[in-house]
Amino acid sequence: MTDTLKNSPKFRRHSPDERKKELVEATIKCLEKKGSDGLSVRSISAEAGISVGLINHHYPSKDDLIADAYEKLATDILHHVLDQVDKSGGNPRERMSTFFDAYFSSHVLDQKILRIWIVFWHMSDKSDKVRLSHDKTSEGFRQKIERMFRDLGELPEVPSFNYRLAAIGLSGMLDGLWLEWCLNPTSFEPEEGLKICEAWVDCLMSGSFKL
Amino acid sequence: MTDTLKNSPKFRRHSPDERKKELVEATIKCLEKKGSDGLSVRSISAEAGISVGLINHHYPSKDDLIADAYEKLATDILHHVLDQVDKSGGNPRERMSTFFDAYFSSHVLDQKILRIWIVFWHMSDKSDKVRLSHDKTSEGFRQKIERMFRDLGELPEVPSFNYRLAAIGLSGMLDGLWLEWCLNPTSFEPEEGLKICEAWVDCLMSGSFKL
DNA sequence: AACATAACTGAACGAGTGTTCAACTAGAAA
DNA sequence: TTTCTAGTTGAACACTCGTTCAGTTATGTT
Repeated sequence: MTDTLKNSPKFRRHSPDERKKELVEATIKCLEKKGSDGLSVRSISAEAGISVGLINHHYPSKDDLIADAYEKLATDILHHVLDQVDKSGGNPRERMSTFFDAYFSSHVLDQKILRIWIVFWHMSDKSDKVRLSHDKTSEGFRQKIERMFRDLGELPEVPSFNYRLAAIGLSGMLDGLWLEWCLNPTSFEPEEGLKICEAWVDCLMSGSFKL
Repeated sequence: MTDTLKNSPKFRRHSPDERKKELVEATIKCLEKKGSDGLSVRSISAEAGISVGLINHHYPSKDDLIADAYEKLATDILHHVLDQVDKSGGNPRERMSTFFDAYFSSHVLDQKILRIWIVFWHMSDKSDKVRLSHDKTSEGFRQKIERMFRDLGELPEVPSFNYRLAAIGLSGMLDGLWLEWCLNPTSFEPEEGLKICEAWVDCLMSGSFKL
């Protein structure tokens, strides 16, 4: 009896770093399930298998936890796409296609992610930490695209163009297509979005896109 | 004394249609001010100058009121842009530029509107009424763009192209640029976004955009 | 084995939420 | 003028929310 009690402790202690990581993961799980409606300290703690009070033990406020969750998810998705490009061989044009394939895959084109992003957009309106994190991530995204465009433009057969504007336009179009597809997946097929992007890049390379 | 009381009624009675209109306007005002955080029945009723209970007298639930507010705001903005195109003269290409000017004006490119839209996107995840309203509005927007592209493509000097895909691409880019600018207005100038769109249309007209 | 300490618990708190409904009353109809 | 109806009120209700904190306990150190 005494032994039984001794062998089944009521909880396990983790280091703050471990716990924070678990809490961030639980937060993302809750967001995936129900968006902002399911995002209470009670549902997060239930998901993580800990008590409500522990959240405020590791985070000054719930918002700080969400900010951490955003940071992780945003960089995860960004790196997932960019890694596929980095590890793919081929010439700059082929690498651009790899990039599109990664972006228009179900890993990014996912209504669950929009549900999460809506919460983050709302947060970035009132949390400096989240806004800073967003600015950093989206800037990194655009600079990667600009880098790919520059690689393209430096090919001997391709005339140079305004890489910055091209990157702004493409990242805008990708974001917009992603958003519209998530809001209404019947409005167009992912392959159609991909086709539009490919055509645009071809157009830029032909020199007829006067930026 | 009796007269004074008689001459200052405690409230004025309005027709349901009038009240609903006032409530919708109060809802939009609240959303502009603080986004979803300021959107309680109490703040809406205070803004409209009526009691809390009246909202549920005219609407089955708060969500139905918000759905009405979305319907109004979405169609208002859509028509504001399209009206400027409709009443503008000029050839199809010039009308497209008018369209861009209207879209990249401060009337649409406004962080207050994003704050409102975030609430609506969140709602369309759980309210069929809002989702239907969104689908209708965004479909109308895209069809208007498709119409403009068709007008362009039917010009004698312009080769025809896939109008549907072009409309999907352009509306995606417009939405994406709008979103990114609202999230971080320092990332690019509205004029730059406009320039990108203009260049794209020119590209389509030149026939080098292979859709 | 006893101690120290920091992770951890969960009841309690106060503020805020949407909705309900009995009572009130403005204003048209009789 | 009186009656009637339906627009209007606001207190009350039954939640959910994030945060607090006194008390508990697992675990490494002495």
